[in-house]
Amino acid sequence: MKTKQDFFDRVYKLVAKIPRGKVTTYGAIAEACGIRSSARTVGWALNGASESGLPCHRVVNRFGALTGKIHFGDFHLMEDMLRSEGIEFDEDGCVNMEKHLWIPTKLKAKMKKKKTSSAVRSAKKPRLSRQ
DNA sequence: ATTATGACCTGTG
DNA sequence: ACACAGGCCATAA
Repeated sequence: MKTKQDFFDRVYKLVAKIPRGKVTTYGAIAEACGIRSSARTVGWALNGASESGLPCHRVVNRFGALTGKIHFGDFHLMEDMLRSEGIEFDEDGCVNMEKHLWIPTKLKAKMKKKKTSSAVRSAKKPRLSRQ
């Protein structure tokens, strides 16, 4: 059956499959669940999952920024957890996506078709992390 | 039932 | 290359 709960469940399962020392993005999860446009809902799902023992700290936004750290109680908690797993941070405080970004296998096969101009969006990253 | 907000992303000017 | 606006789905008031 296709319900909201089903979507949440998929998100949880995907997040649970994120390898230690790796991170993924909301968009990747959303698209892996079949809807790339509802990346926001993924965040909502994680909001309820932050206390469910899921590695939600391994989920970051497209730029590697820890946008969800504010939901961890302490801002440095999420960062500490990631660092404990061997994840390196950029000078901007963002996760080193090139090294630690992990994409679900299903999505990998999908995105083989398209090639996004990540160069353009990468240029945007400094602007976001500019606080 | 409608409006507003959110741990976001993509596309166009 | 940067800035603005739209969209999409679920929850809260």
